[in-house]
Amino acid sequence: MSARVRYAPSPTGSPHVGNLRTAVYDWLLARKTGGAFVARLEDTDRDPTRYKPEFIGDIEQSLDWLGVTPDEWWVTGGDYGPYVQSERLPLYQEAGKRLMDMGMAYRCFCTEERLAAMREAQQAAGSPTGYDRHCRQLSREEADEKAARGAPFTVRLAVPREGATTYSDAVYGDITFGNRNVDDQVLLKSNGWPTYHLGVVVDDHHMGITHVIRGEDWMPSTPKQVLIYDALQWPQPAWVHIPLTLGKDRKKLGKRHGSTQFVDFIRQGYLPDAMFNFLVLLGWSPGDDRQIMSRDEIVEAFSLAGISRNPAVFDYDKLRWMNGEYIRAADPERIAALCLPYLREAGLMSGSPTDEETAYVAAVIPLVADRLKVLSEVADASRYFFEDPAEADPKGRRKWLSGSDGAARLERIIDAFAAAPDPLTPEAAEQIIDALPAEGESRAPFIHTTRIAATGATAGPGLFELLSALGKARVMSRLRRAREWVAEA
RNA sequence: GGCGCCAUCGUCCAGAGGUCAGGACGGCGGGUUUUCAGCCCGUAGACCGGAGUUCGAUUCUCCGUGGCGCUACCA
Repeated sequence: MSARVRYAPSPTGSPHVGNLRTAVYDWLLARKTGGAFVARLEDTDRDPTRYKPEFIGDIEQSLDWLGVTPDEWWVTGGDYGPYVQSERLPLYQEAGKRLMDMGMAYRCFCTEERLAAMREAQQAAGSPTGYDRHCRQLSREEADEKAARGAPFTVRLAVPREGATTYSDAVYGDITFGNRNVDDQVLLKSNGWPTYHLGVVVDDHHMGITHVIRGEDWMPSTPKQVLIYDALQWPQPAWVHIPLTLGKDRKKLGKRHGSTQFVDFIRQGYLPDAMFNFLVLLGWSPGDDRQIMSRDEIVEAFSLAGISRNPAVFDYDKLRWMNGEYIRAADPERIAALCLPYLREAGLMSGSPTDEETAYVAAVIPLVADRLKVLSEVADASRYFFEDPAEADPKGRRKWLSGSDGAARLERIIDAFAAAPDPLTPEAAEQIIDALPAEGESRAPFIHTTRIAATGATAGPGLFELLSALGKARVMSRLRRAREWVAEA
């Protein structure tokens, strides 16, 4: 059976990693079943403190970047459009009217003040909060009359006072809520716009959605929607609630958890496939021990049955590890291209590089790429290729550049490299170093001394490749300058 | 407070009525390399508690406890 699934973001902020994980599951189910992945913008909350249309771009970019571009959405359209709720208003009005006609909804004329006072009293009394159904008493005639006089109203769902509502969840099994605990939810706001509860049902129905995949935080509101589906005699979709993504403090992931906005991860230099792989495994497993999986393998193995019920802590360390794995497995040229913006941003490379600069960068990046966990680290990892180091690592300097030993070693290195061929190949560099130690002596001290003199660092790529990439001229000037480090040691 | 969900190493995930409870990240130790990263090897580390069912429960049931979520004219 081919599924139609949807991702329904609200432009109230930049989407975070937890949001995108649901998009990943949506996309997977669509691909797995040969169905369609649709995205719909739920923009019915126009409160200026929350409505932030500028984030729509982030939503689009995140989906595209992750490689889960919807088959139908507001960007490219589709057969079930429009894919923006603010352009579908009549549909909700119509549904609201039908619900009222059959007695499943009613107008509520309560003021915000009354509602606030009611809530306050309930909280003070320690009793359950929720609408007290004050306006449900009104006859249709009374309500019509009030409305005709221009009294503002909302439309609320008339939840049965007795009984229970049960729905079947693909992940959590049968879930039952006593109707007495279900609030008479507002369906249409006083401005005539729908709330989420009405909008989502109406659109999912009209868009032929077969599976509602969303965070577990939506479970308590599901009975309201089930009631609407049943009242309208629309077939329910399959309910698929997935466990929440948590921060280190085990609380629902949100703004307070540092970098959780998806676009932040894009900026930091994660690879789309690594992110996809990581997100999938956060709450789903193929049933065996595989960790690194290609998209095809994941689609092949994916099933709703593999979704966990446990909330998952977002583990940055594991993400970083996985990203490193993907970097090392990737085509070096692709990695190099992806690294360029970071070098530019760090001012290590000009916007319009010369051929010489381009070649240099192409030689340098492969040397450091394997050591990266995220691409943005490339700037720090390769800085000394572009700028003469201002100082040397203190420990390394003490160990390899101090005293008469260090000074003598450095001089011998300088003399040896002065005679080096230009261009300096890795092989030539190695021969030069190998010729330095006396019989029975290790070449290690010469290697370490050369490294810190040439780079100021004690760690980095293989020395011979490094020297070759640096080029003879840079190597010589740095080795000579390192005499200062000896003097100060 | 009410309602709902969840409960296996620090974290993510596997697991079966009887297993030495497994893998990955991270930690620790060692090996390899000129350093770092990587790679290899090893190691520590978990079934929330109490009843019940059963010959046998970490696994099934109930209760407790704990955690999380929801409780808006936000989604």
